[in-house]
Amino acid sequence: MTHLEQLKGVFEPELLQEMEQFGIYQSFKEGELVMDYGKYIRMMPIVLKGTVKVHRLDENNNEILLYYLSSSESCSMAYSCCVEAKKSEVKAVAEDDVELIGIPHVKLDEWLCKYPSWKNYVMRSFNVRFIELLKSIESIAFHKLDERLISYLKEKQRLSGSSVIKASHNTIADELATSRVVISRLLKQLENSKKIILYRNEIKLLSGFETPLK
Amino acid sequence: MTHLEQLKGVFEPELLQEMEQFGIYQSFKEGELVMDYGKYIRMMPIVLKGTVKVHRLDENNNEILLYYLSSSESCSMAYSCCVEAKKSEVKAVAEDDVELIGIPHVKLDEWLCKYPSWKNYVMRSFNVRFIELLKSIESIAFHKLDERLISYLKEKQRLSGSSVIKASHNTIADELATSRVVISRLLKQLENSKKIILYRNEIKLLSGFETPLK
DNA sequence: CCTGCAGTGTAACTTATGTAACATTGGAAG
DNA sequence: CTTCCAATGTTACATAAGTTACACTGCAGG
Repeated sequence: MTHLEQLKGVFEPELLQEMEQFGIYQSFKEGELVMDYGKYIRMMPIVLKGTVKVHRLDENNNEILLYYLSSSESCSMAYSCCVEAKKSEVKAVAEDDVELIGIPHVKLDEWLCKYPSWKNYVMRSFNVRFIELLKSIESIAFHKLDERLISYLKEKQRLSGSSVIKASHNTIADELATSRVVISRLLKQLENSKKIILYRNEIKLLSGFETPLK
Repeated sequence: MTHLEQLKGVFEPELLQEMEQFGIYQSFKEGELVMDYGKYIRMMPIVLKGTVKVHRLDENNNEILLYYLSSSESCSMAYSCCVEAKKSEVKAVAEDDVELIGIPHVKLDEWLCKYPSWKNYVMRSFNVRFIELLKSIESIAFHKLDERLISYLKEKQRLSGSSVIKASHNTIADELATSRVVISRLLKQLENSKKIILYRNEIKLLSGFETPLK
């Protein structure tokens, strides 16, 4: 039960034991592909360590960031997919070194009736994912790029726990579905107004950029 | 079992009977509010007749269309919400005269284990909703307004089964989260290129606008 | 028949964002 | 130390979309 430490508070001991027994451990190095667009989904992942970045591609291979999965979170989209053995509608990449446990779809259903904590976990996951997607839609539809960029940086800060964001302008542009020049421009504006300092592959968030208490 | 005709193929007879027994029938006239933003969700609706329009509001009360629910579809977001008695993140309005049956949340869980057809239905709903939301994100993020407008009109055509769309420019603008002037401009362009004819509160789609086979 | 108003047409302008092109720089690889 | 390339800075321009303002037109209600 070494790997499942952080799930102890979430699930009852018998369920944890079954997870240990039937779950499939996987680790990914930073940048590795966790799930590719169009691949069949056979299990539902629960992230144990690290952060997974989930995005959506369009027909021209543009991609846009949907959300991040961090410790003890799971992608419930995978659940609803693998019940019907669907192909993935999204792409998932390891943001840093990631460990996860995959629950085979046979167990998904079995546990649903057997363990209330599992059912609650799954439903809560669904809910969280829906809300993330809604927030994403809201952000794209109602907010200008500069606001979206700021939210993006704050989210990175929250996830990494550091005020120094490691990312190239190009990466950021991809994740916000725009072009590099635009991001460079906006970042430079933020730097001019003393909100950030730009380095190569790094962005330092200054005070006035603290994460709101939320 | 008069109202549940269209669900006959979907669920087993015993489940239908329970639905008849425990479900709560509701009807709404065109334009009536089915679910408001911020209200508590106590049951999961299954649409029996008509179409329900689901949108999201932002802090300034701008709204954007998310998707439509038509016959025998249900809003699985409601499901994941009412398990935890959450407040609604969306607003739902009857697009025309609507009948629906609300399943109380106690039964939701009970049936999940009892009836495989129910579990499958619920999971498929989750999946369909996710994909709708993803399509929505894709549309907003990657497509220009003119393309989005065309998709919007086609979707209206598909749902109503008629090539005459009844809607004011203002309504369309709201649903696409833009302004009336912009929509009038784009519609006029479409009219000039012989794709549509504009009337007051009506838009007639001409040939060349036929719904693609999918 | 008037009146008012929602719905629509349209022009003129601002702004955000996309795009192309090119210069500069810092660091990794040899 | 060179060489090379990804990353960044910057300008100039094109275009989509938002904004304001105002005119016009049917239709509903008195």
